[in-house]
Amino acid sequence: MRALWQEVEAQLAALSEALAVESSSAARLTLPESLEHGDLTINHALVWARAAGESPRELAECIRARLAQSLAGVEVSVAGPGFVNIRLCPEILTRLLQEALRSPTQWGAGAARQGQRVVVEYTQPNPFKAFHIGHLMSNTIGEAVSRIIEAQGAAVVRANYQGDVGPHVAKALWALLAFPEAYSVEHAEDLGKAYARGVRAYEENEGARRAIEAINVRLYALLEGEKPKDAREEELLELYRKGREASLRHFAALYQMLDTHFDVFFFESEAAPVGKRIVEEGLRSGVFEESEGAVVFRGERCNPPLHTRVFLTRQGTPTYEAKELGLVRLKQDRIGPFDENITTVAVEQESYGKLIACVVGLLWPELAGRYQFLTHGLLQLTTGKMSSRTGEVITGESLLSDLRRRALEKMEGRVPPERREEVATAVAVAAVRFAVLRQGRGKNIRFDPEASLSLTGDSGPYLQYTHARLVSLQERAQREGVLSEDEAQREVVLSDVLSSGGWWCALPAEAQVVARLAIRFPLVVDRAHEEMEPSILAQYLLALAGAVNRWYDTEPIVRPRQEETLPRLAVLAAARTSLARGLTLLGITPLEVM
RNA sequence: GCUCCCGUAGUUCAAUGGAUAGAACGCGGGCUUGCGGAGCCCGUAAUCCAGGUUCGAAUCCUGGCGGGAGCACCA
Repeated sequence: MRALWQEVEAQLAALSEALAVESSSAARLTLPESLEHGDLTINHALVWARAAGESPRELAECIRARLAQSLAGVEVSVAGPGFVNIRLCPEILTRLLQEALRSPTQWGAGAARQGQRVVVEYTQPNPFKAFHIGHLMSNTIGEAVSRIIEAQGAAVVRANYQGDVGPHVAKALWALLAFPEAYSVEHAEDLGKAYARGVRAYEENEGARRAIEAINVRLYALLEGEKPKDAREEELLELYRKGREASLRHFAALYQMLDTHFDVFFFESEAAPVGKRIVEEGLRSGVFEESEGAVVFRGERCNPPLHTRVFLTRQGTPTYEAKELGLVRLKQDRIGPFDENITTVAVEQESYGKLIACVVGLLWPELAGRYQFLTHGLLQLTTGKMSSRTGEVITGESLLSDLRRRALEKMEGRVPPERREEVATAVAVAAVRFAVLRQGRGKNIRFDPEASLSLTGDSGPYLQYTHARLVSLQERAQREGVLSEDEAQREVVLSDVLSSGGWWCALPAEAQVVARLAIRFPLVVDRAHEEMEPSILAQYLLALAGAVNRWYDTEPIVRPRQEETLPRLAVLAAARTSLARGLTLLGITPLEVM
């Protein structure tokens, strides 16, 4: 499909030269939403008409004639005000379906990033705070983006950066010290509560505020290797270590559930001293300057101008900004040279990200333009913004366990008992991930806890269910002896059937739609990558699944006669491959039973 | 106050300047001798307002109105 796409583009480029019209980004080769408009569509005649001094229809006819002559296996027609539509003929559809059947694990893989090394940083939960649904969202987007980039041939280094030092930690530690009987430092849940209590005390109580600030400053010093001054400081350090461990254990369990993993972990505690040094050096070289006792970066030096931000506080502690610079160096040291860095952040940190990217470009010219921040929308509850500061959070864990419970209820009698837990987890994760990925990346998500628990409609579980149905059909065909049990042989048989000719016309219209959508997959993968937009893939999968289910409910797919069944199974296998690969790229497990 | 983002069926979301604005949830009606009803079919219902650019605007521009975010020692 990519080859055809490139061929059409080359023809259009040649044509634009022949007609002496400027190439314009408005003139586009696209996948039409409705298959009535063909498999590929071209709007160039409409865009070029004015410059070429011809009517759109005439120009379209000219494009049609050229493409019809140079492309094999397609029908080209002019439609509407001047669109040129390309419709694939059975022989070319056959070839494309065979491609999907022959290398299902490579189906859709591209080469846009061949040989590149890309760092993707995402999730970023903070020890001593809850892993809330915002982290679930970051993980979902980061994991999908990582997989989409990998599918273009890059080696992706997954990075996670966690805030294990700073005022939030001091607040939690203060509460743990002040109310030792109320919280267990071994339990992640208690740590989140201790943090919320510390926040309240910090705001309401002058003494607590000073105590928390003191803890913060001392903790930085202790973590940089200073010896504890007394027994109280030893206790502080001990509590810190235990709490940090407990949080990280808790996060690791969640990652396993989410089918996500990280190649490198970075911590603010290690980035802080490095960042502080970088800022101090930068102060001498004139990148930073002093202002009101703090060390700041003047945002007006960036293009476009940005807000000035503090990098070192009056007390000399590094802010998040300084730590981020330390992180850049740690990445270079530990990961080695990379072609690009993509850090996912919520939109509320967009201007922060721009400032960091600007400073990084000044400090490390070789990274200019290659250290990027990818923003995603904010997760908002119907009642307003969610905040772990006030304790108003839905934790990732509680949401997933609620979803798991619902999934288990629906599985009665279908899934072997020993697989239910595993399947329920995959369904719960799919529900969350798809809810995030189906909409545009930059847009805020209105999170309705009640609705989010639903497993029906345009959802991850719906796609998994569709996939499971297809697998089940294939198994049935095997049980009835229509299809071989052996995977390799199966692929050869199905592929051969397509070569026999005449199979296409015997298919019902519903199956033809499925086939046409299935072979689009590689182009959809490309576009999702170019725009860093997983939702393009998500929307495509919904359309494909809809077509599959419509076919499924229209006529029997597995039939008594082998010569009727095999072509149907070939289309089905291609659809299943597209669905499975697409789900995998989104970080969702394609299930065989559910 | 300044900067940025967003206003599409009752609700949550799609739509690459292009063809009849597409789904899902909800609501109403239907689908048994069929491969998994977490499904399918039919119906219901929308581009915030006013100008402008364009052969063509939900999309671009200007001005309103409404919502959200950011703007110095938090992360």
